Amino acid sequence: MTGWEASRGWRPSRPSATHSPPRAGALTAAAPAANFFLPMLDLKFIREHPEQVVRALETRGGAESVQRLLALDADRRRRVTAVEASKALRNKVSEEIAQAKRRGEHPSEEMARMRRLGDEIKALDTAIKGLEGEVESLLLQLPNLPHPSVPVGGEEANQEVRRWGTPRRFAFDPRPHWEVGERLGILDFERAAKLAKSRFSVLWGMGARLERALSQFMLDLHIREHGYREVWVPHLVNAETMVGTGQLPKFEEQLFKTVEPEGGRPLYLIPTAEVPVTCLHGGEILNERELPKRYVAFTPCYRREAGAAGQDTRGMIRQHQFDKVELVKVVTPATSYDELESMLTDAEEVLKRLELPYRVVLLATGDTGFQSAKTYDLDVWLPGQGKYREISSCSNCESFQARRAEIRYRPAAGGKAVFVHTLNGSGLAVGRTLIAILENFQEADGSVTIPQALRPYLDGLERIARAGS
RNA sequence: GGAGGGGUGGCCGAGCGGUUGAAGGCGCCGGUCUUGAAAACCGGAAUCCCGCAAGGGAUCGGGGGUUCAAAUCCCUCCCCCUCCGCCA
Repeated sequence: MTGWEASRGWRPSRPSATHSPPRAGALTAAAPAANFFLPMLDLKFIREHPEQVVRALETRGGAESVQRLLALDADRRRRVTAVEASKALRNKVSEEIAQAKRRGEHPSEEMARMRRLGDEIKALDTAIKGLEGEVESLLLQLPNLPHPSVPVGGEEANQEVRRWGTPRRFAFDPRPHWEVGERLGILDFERAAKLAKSRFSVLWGMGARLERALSQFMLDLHIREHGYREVWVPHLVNAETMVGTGQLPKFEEQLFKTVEPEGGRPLYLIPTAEVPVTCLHGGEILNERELPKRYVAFTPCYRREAGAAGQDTRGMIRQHQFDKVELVKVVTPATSYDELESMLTDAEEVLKRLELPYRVVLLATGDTGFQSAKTYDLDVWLPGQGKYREISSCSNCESFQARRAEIRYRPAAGGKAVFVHTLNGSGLAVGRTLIAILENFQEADGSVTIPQALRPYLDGLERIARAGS
């Protein structure tokens, strides 16, 4: 119990639910959801197809807890049946007592019996509540089930989908971005470490302007040409919000957390705008006519990078703080995979306009993030490193986050509310885009050419050179 | 920080401790009327859990308590709002 289950704010007290319609041959069946608590996978589905779930989770982790989950659930249901029989009796007798009293009688024997029964009920309810808590916490730790089109296996099973652009041929040895940036006087890691610690950076002059120009360029592209609506959101959010998108309870060690005096509820710095933007509609029932919703948000992202010690220690690749333009979609289940493809295209367009070579990779089950059913990574070419590096990740989370955050819609035809599907993708990570520009557009003299598409955002400037930057 | 007010169904909003799962309005779905639509009128619909089913249970911000019985009484926590003070 970490405290986030104490109060569920915007969440209905007893989350209701319906599930997403079945997708052909997929793992999510058309069974009604069994979520008397926050679900992530549909408990009823797990109960009815345990072997299928175990198989699906084998390369994703969590398969081991399925049996324990089912045992707890069976126990829970046994006790619920028992306690409900007692409650039915109590309700019946209470009604009889009420009638007797109206007749002027005082059925003290029944009243005493019901008092004893009430104690038994209380004990059983307590036990049930304990079991529910255990089931819930196990359920919250299970990752999403992969989509059937996702290759099974670890990182080595990832599939390259396509490449765009040809890595430039250099007449000299291309330098890594930290050298390019430091020589230009626009990147400063030493001072960042002085101010904070390692894995932070300071951008001077044209570096800072480039970061801002890139952000603006990306936002404008998505707003003006791709139909996204811009949102500005809190960078500190409460625990419920983090649970909603799946960061909590499992990945708390990756988050920066505030300490509030006198047991106040802590807030968490967002690791991505996906968190607040997706949860914008937490606890709401949307109208199908409002869907799909397409949002774009620019925010800084804060990550502890626990467990990444020694990786990418130089440069700006892996930072505790970085800017990102994030795309989020809230859609109906029927359209979510089409929306994933178009989101990917929207992200790719940023790289194309910036003339940065990249490849698209479909992640295998073991490499796909916790919340996601299917993820494409966009890897940009970094000549300074001689390899492709992740610059965007586009995921369809299906109903995983919708269940946790209680985001549903009412079908246009009327009827029960149904969980939406949520998607998110970087469009793009701004810091890494800046890196890519420094490395791909560096010249022999140490200057950096500015891609055409960006020049309008930099007063038409064509290159960044050392002087006075 | 000080002082008050409030959290009820998709939304707004009523609700003497027992026949209230919850009035009324809006919105929604179906129908009548209409060339069509609107208006008007009629009708329908909360959610989750257990159960093969019949049926039963639970839910009025969260948790606890009083009671034979709680949306209604008590305690506690969370959140929102208003006024004053401070302030980017």
